[in-house]
Order: sequence, then C-alpha cells, then structure tokens
Amino acid sequence: MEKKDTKQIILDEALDLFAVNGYDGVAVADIANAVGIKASSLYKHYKGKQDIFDCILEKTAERYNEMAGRLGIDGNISERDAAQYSGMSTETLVETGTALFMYFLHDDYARKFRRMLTIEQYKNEAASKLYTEQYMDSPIVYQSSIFKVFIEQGKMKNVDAKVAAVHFYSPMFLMLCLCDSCPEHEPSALEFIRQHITQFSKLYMEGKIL
Amino acid sequence: MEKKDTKQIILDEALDLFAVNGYDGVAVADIANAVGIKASSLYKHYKGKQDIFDCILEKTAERYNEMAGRLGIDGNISERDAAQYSGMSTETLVETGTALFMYFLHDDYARKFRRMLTIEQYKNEAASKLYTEQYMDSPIVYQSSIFKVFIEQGKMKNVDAKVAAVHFYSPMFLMLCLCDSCPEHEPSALEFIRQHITQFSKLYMEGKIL
DNA sequence: GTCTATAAGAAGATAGAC
DNA sequence: GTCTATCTTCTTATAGAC
Repeated sequence: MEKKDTKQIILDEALDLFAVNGYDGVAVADIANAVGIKASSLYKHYKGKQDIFDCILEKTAERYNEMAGRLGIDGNISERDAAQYSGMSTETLVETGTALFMYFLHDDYARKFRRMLTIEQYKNEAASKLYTEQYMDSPIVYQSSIFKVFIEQGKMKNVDAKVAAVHFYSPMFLMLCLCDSCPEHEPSALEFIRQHITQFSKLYMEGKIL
Repeated sequence: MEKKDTKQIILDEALDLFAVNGYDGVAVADIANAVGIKASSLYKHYKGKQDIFDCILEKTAERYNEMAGRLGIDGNISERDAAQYSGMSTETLVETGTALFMYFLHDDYARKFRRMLTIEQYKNEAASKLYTEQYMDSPIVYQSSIFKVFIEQGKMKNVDAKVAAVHFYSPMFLMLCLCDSCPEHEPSALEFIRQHITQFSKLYMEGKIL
C-alpha cells in the first residue's frame, strides 16, 4: 500500500535517465537516487544495471507485440480492419493520422523509449531491431495495407502502395525526430503534419470518389 | 613524414568510436589504443576527452558551413542556382536525388558524424543544433527553394513548396536512419529511393511541361 | 527491503623520465 | 611526443547489520 511497486519504479526512473544520457551515461547510483533508495538496495530487485536495461527492453517489446497483434500490424491487414477502413474519408484520414502522430509524440513512455532506442541502436542489436521494427517496418507495412484497400476501392490513385505509405509516414517520422531533439518545435510540427496530410490527400486522391 | 598528423588521426579514431558507443561509452584509453599510442600521450595533443569531442563538432561544423555557403543552403536559393535548376528534367531530379542520398549514405565521415550526433543529441545542445540543422532544416529549406522555382516555371503543380520538399526529402531521411541502424538494408533502400522519386515526379509533375 | 561499509576495478588526468 | 608510474574519483557490485 505504501509503495506502488519499487521494482516497476526502478524501471521507470531508469528509462527516464537512459532516454537522455544513454546506458553508459547513467550510473546505478543515479537510478537509485531517482527512486529514493541507495544503490545497494537496487540489487535486491535486479541483478545489475544490464538486467534493468534488458527488462525495459523486454517489457516494452511485450507491450508492443500485444498492441501490434490487436491492430494486425504484423503482416497483412485483417478482413475486419479492411472493412473498418472502407468507410474512411479524407477528413478521417487527417484525423486518424494526426491522432497517431500525437500519440507517438506526447505519450511520455513511448517518447522516452524511442529516445533510448535511438541512442542505443548502434551498439545494441536488440535495440536496433526494436527501433527499425517499431518506427519503420511496422508503420509502413500497416499503412501499406490500408492504402491497398483504398486503391482496390478506387479511393486512391493506382500507385505503389508501399511508396504511398512511406510518403504518408516518413514526414511524421522526421517530425518526431525533430521534436524529440527540440521539443520547442512541437506546435509548428503539429501544424505542419496537418498541411502534409491535406496535401497528401490532394495528390493521391484528387479526382477520386470520396 | 613518418606520421601523417597524429592530432588529426586522434579525431578520426575518436569519431569512429563515438559513432558506435557514444561519448560515455568510449574511454580515453580506447581512443589512444586505436591510434597506437598510450592514453597519457594523448594529453599532449588535446586537453582531454571533452576537448576531443568539441574539436570534432567544431571542425565538422566548419566544413559543413563552407559547403552550405557554396550551395546557398542558408536561406533562399541564389539567382545562379535558380538558373541552374531551370533546365532540370524529371530524370535529372531522380539522378540528383539519388546522388545526394548516396553521398549521405556512403561517405564514411558523413555517416559516422551523423551517427555520433544521433547518439549525443539529447544530452548535448550543440549536437542537437547541428543534428536538426544538417539533417532537417537545411535539406528542407534547400529543396523548398528548388521547388519554388519549379512551381514558378510551371514544371510542378501549384502546391505548398515546403510540404513538397518534405515529401521529397523525408523518405530519404527515413531510409538513412534505417541504413545507419541496419546496413544490410542498403540495397533495398537504394532501390526504394528510386521508386520514391519516380512516384514523387508523377504525383507532383504529371500533366506539367517537362 | 533498506541501510552502511567496503571491495575491486575502471576511468580521466597529471608528473616526470627519456 | 611517447612512455611508465601514479593520483583521484567514479562505478559496479557484494557483505552483513537492522
């Protein structure tokens, strides 16, 4: 009752520090200090610093796979999802797009985790895999699936769906990277994403049935 | 004659290590070892580890500003450049685009420096500024200037030039990030960039005078 | 589960011989 | 300019009292 869950708090505070300073830039004492305990106490919960890092990676990967499974991001879009998107207009595309962007941008945990992966990707193979999977492969595969449905329905010009998916997603990725580096650019980035999606719709759906 | 320039070699080897392990992940002894001297000898060339890092940042920023100045990346495109691009066809756009991408991707020094900035951006303000300037602001401003000329000349649809610039550049940025993380994706990324530019041309220049 | 104390080693930097 | 030797501090991790 007194303490929520020290083991979880350690992971949260560690991620908070890793997301800025990287694994090597954080001392076990720093994590312990953030939690409000001494470094030695921390070893009652985890084997060591590497164990903490690995647990963050493992837990978040689990959480992600659950979500991805529900959304059908893994591979082809499901029949159910296709039906769901069949009624989508340009306006809802803009709304859905910005909402997804907002989530990626403002969800505190998602942001920290993305930053940590960004820092660690070149020296840690697991981090590299998660980074490319979550921020590149999956969004593109998912968006491609949606656009394939759009094209079949004649809502969208008959172009390569994957290229269209990258045209839709990569500006969001770039703005995410920008805002992660300079949070003061968030308002203009958000406004820009709206312009982007609007122009995207014009280019890809002009003259099409909406 | 015997040694090219120890002071420069130190910077090169340090960058090589920083680009993978980050500043905190590299010991002064590691750098010295890569150079082929002892750690203590290194202090005859630089004040310390931070000095080495700062010198890499400073030297590369200088080199970049020189290049940017010549290309007129800073702000508006020059009259001379506008004239240069006025004769550009879709084919040359594809070629110029892929060439620029190839340079960013395969230039050894550019790649290492980009990786180092990627790692250090969240805890180092100077790194953050250089990162956003070199890989976001400048390419977009530069590409916008070119597209403004295209639009004036009626070569391109009358859309927002900045959004078009991001549509052109952001897929390259995403593929750069991908290849920096997983170099094995280079061949497919290169092929994809060709598809991207082709589709971009169709969307933005279809029905226009070429 | 948290603390103090402490071991054992790594890391940044300096002094001084050659 | 490079070396060996050394200093000091930081860092991970363990032992054992409470």
